[in-house]
Amino acid sequence: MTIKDIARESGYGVTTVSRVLNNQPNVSEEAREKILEVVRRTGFRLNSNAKRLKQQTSSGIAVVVKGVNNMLFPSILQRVQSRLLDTGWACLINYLDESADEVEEAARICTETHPLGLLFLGGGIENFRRSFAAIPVPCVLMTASARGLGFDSLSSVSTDDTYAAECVIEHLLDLGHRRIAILSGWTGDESNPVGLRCRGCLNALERRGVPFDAGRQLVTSRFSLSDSYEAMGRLFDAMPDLTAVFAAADVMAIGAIRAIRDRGLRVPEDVSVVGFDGVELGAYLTPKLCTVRQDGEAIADRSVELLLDAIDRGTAASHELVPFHFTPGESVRQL
Amino acid sequence: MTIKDIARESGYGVTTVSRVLNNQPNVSEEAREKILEVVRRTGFRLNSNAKRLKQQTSSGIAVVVKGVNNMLFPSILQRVQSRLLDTGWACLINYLDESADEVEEAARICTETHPLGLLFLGGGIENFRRSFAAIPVPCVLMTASARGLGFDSLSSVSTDDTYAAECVIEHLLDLGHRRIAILSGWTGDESNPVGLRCRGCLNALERRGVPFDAGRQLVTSRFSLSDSYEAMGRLFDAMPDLTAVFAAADVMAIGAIRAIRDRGLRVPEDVSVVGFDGVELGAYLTPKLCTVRQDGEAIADRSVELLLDAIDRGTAASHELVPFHFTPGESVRQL
DNA sequence: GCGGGCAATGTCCTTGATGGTCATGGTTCA
DNA sequence: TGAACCATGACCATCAAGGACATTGCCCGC
Repeated sequence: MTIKDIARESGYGVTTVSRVLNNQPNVSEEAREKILEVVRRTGFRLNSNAKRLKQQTSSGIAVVVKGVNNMLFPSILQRVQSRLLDTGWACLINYLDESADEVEEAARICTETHPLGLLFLGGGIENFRRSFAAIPVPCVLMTASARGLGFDSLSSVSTDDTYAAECVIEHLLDLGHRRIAILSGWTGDESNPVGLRCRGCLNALERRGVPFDAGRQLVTSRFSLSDSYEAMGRLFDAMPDLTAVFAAADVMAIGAIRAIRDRGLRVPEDVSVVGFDGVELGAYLTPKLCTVRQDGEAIADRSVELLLDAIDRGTAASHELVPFHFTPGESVRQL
Repeated sequence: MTIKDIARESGYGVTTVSRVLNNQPNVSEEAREKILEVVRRTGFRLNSNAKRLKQQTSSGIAVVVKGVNNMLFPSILQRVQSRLLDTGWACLINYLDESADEVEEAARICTETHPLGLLFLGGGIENFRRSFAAIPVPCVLMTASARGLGFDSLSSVSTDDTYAAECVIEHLLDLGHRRIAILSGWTGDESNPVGLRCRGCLNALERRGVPFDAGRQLVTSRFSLSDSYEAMGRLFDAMPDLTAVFAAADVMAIGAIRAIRDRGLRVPEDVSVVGFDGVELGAYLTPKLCTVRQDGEAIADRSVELLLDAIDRGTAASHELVPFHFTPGESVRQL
């Protein structure tokens, strides 16, 4: 079933059929209707491969997601998808595990599909640098900043992680906490948002002159309930008298709260907990989670806009911050 | 940059380059290496549109996900993705909101990309019937049964929702509960897993001779925290003396628990709550959630296997159930 | 009545890769 | 020595669509 069959069936030439199917002018109403009737009757669709070959375009946008456990991601993905649907482009989502070596393979497949642009969600620049840098299309890093990293086709849209974390720590200090532990993702790379959050914490502590022993008070964990549960245990071992914990993600905060309770302690009476991300779930927990709400929708929207601008008009890469919202919650108390 | 450029650059003919890039025999090691060197140096990739046009193949598997809030989905998606990566096919995920009219548009785009097969996640048959039935490729419905619905290219892999719900209600009855409320998704369609869960509840109650007034004791809610919070409120209004709630999804159970607490009641002392899905999160909540654990990994694995079998070997559609696991938890108490 | 203008439509070529056919020159084996 | 085989390339058709350009026919004004 090709456009020729439709042409023969309707009694017109392929050009006219092509014009009708692409909503181009210079087709009589009569021809348009007759052709559309045949198309409807046969359920015909243009062959996308041929179409794209001829038009030298490609299959759409690819989204690379790293980390299944981040509870902020589903809503961001849905929003991205929704925005991209309006463009009529396909959206190739690659949903990879945080730890997976699948990135290479995903990059290979991604390359073969010739996407028009790439969106990265999860992790910092390392995804990009690792395998996708060779794909010469505009990219946007979501929820992480790529400022000053020297990739000129890479934009980013993120929360001001450093400043937000500073606010959190200031808040804890204002409430009288001094023995604060940090449950962070990996901190080595400050292009990683979690690294930045960690940086923000240290900044605030230093500014206020509160001593901090990274060896005891800082533990790294992956984005998972079980990992952060373990990590919280290690924090307790190293620092049994802590009064507050900053978790670099809500999912970590939830894991930490379970660990605190399993040691027979209460939140927030014995230990205060602050998360980061502001997932809807936090407000449904008991106690309601004190957290920093990232505006996932705004991040999704701006990322798609930046990407489309870069694709359509070759706009240069830029790095944007979207406002965050500190959400006080019952999981923190005054000392 | 086309295959011709590579041929010119490497000093061989187009045919040989094509053979090398497609791992075909009858190429000398010398030619292979020389050509691969040029390919690496230039970063050349075959034009996938031209290739697929010629070979009349398509772009991969499309996954249609309906419902962002189901906490079981991310891990299933990741697993599906991981399995499909092994095949080397792309995986086009369409992440749609539960309520969205985006389905039509997604179906249109999906049709244009000529997928080799379709996976559906979320909702029952209605997704499929609505827009995708016209796409003549093998399909698998995940986490919902399509048995006996008369679509012969549609397989399904799911939990025995009816039976699992019966077990839950039996459990509640055994503990002495009699005034049990049901917080369900929409119940009209018994091809919808949530409809089946509801059916199972009613079966068990009827079998044990416990009276049930659907008008008062059954409330429908969408898969969201806020909706189930509201719905739980309505249940209380209609039946203030309920002692147990069966929520048709963990996310609903969490919304319900918040509603219960906001009325000044305790879980499980005043109201017992059972969920469904068995998301990892449940075990980190306080109280730990009593639920039915669906084996998302098994569902993902079998679904992909069924789909690939159908694509590769034309295997007929089948409908499989994967074992579930009833997880007692602290959110239920003996009366 | 004739040429200009224009809308509707068709012809032919191009897109990048693949595969088949055939020819060539070289090597190996019986 | 001849047959079989291999590596290779030139050439062409093919895939399904789109675009440049040509053609047709009609209307209008002078």
